[in-house]
Amino acid sequence: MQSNDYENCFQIINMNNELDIFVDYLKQHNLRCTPQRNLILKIFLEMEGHVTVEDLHKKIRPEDPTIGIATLYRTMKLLIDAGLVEMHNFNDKTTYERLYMVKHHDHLICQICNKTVEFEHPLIEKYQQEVCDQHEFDLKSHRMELIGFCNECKK
Amino acid sequence: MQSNDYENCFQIINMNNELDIFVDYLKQHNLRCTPQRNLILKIFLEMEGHVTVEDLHKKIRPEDPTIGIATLYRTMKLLIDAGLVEMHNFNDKTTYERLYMVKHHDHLICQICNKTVEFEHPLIEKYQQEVCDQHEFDLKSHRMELIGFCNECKK
DNA sequence: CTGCTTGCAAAGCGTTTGCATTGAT
DNA sequence: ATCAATGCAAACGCTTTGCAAGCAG
Repeated sequence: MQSNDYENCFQIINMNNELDIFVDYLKQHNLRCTPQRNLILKIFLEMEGHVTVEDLHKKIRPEDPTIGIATLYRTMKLLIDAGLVEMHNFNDKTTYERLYMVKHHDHLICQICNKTVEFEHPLIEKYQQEVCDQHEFDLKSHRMELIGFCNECKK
Repeated sequence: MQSNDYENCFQIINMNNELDIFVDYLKQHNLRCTPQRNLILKIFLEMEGHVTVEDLHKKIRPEDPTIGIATLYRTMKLLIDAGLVEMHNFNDKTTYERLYMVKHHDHLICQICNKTVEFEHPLIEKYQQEVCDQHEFDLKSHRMELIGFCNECKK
């Protein structure tokens, strides 16, 4: 089965989790594996949904109060480059979202309370590809946000 | 015919173009119709696609060098509230796009040259509505961006 | 050792705000 | 004569950068 081959491949080169991928990415680019970088990834993975640098900073402070904001920004950029994290600009603040081994999804966003619901719809994806083909675009990723009032706020 | 009624309605209350709508919006909200506001709208309508405040400022300077950035931001906000303009946050800079009497569309964005192509796909819109119904969301608007390499850059 | 990484502080940047003045109604 | 709107400059908040000191390899 194809999915088995895929899993085996990951096991052989020991790339079956985010930390391994990150360490590998760092090696490939002659970057250093530091305790700060590892801690940031560890804490980030413990958080869910859309994480701001501020959130991350608060959550990391107890474990290492010396980590500076700049390091957070720099490390999040590395995680994006490593393909592990996706950046969003829904509102004023940038948020980061876990990407690896997580199904791709889109977002429903409530205009009033900012609640976000994640969803996916295979047919929408199919038509997206169709549009790209028409325009000779190589589709790399997409972002879809449906904006409105959630069932609480529309009352 | 319904579309005729619609057009007549616009003609009667003199709301058949953006300036009329803006003037009306201002009146309804006890705001003042100033030469700056009119000029900003006029220049904005002469521009195409996604306009930044910086673009607007450059284009306006020859006609009125005294207009300040703050007034541009303040006026663009009014135009959004009046339903004439839509704001985007694709990249770092905010862009503004004409909304009124323009068909809704989504965007193909080239990751390399930042070129954007506009498109629309009725079936995608249909499935969006379906997703919202499932989640009991009142859909007000949406934003879809397909990100990849355009036919030039993928070479 | 080498030179990447860090934390700090300062700078950068787009955007917003306070305020005295101007101007539309 | 009002009171909103303007232009300016300063403030703002998030993000980036320069730098000397610190560390991974």
